[in-house]
Amino acid sequence: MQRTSFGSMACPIARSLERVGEWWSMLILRDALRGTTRFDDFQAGLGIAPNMLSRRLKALVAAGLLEKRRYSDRPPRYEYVPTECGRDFRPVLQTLLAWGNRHFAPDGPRVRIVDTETGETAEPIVVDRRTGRPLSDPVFRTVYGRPAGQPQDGTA
Amino acid sequence: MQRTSFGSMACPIARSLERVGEWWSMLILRDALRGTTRFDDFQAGLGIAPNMLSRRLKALVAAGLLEKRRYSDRPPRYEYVPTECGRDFRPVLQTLLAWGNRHFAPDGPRVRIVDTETGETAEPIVVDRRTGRPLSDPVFRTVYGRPAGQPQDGTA
DNA sequence: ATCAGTCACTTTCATTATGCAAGTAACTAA
DNA sequence: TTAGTTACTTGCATAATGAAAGTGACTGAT
Repeated sequence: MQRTSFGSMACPIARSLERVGEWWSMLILRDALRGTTRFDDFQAGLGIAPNMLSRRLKALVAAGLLEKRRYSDRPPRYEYVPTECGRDFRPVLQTLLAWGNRHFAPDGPRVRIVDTETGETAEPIVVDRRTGRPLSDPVFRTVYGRPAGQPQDGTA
Repeated sequence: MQRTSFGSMACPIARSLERVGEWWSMLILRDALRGTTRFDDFQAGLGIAPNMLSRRLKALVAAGLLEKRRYSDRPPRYEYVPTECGRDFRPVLQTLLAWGNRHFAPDGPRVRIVDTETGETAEPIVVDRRTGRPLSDPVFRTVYGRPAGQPQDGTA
């Protein structure tokens, strides 16, 4: 009666959720990517109980999203900084933010992504990097299995 | 000792997670957006216990992401189809898929988003719709508070 | 008419996870 | 000496998750 693990599923979405799918994890990551590094700052910013924060930070460190660094020896003090993997998570939070603003902010968004040069509010959409084509286009489909005739490793 | 609710937080990410942040919810949504509509098909595809599926479907319907429709009167049979809000969730799953492929698919991706016209594998990135600029650019920042001069409910 | 089969669930109950309150440890500064 | 800061851990109650089994409303074949 353990919680079902998504880690062994072939789907990359399931594997992602194995790392960040627990209650609080994404919000901790959100703050970490905003610049929060200290235990007490996470705690104050999130209103999370210290035991929960401790557990989640451990899990995020174990999953390779955060790195625990000692920034003081006497007294021993630690900080949590996003790894490259953790920083790569930003797009997920950006689309989640856009979705929340569109559907769950009846009085208009209270949080926005802004171009600090022009002051304009950005509207995040997902496109294909090469072609620039929006992935909302129905020509884009999710397919299962590797590209035919291409042995796994050195391939695209 | 209830689970902390994110629904009353101002952050749109938190509000989003209130709806889809539970174990299984996003995977159910993933299948629903792939075309799965029937209870037993969700169950078989996910390997989820029927009681959990029942709870999650109820929650997703209550959150406005799925619509429960009777497709047969005798016997009474139901199907679950994504609402507009549910369909708008696709970009989140696309970025989550891309992140999973980048970091948790050591032998290369087993699931890809493909342009069915060219057969090319898409590489999802998030850009600003108007300017086309990648939101990974550091000029984009998350800011709190509404745009100046637009009072909606008195809060600044 | 009986029986197997399908579909969409619900009920029961054990195991996990979550969360509040409180406590601990190692310091620094007054 | 006392208070304050930082970074946690422990204890324990409540809530969520999950496997197994059961229910209800049918259809279709013998």
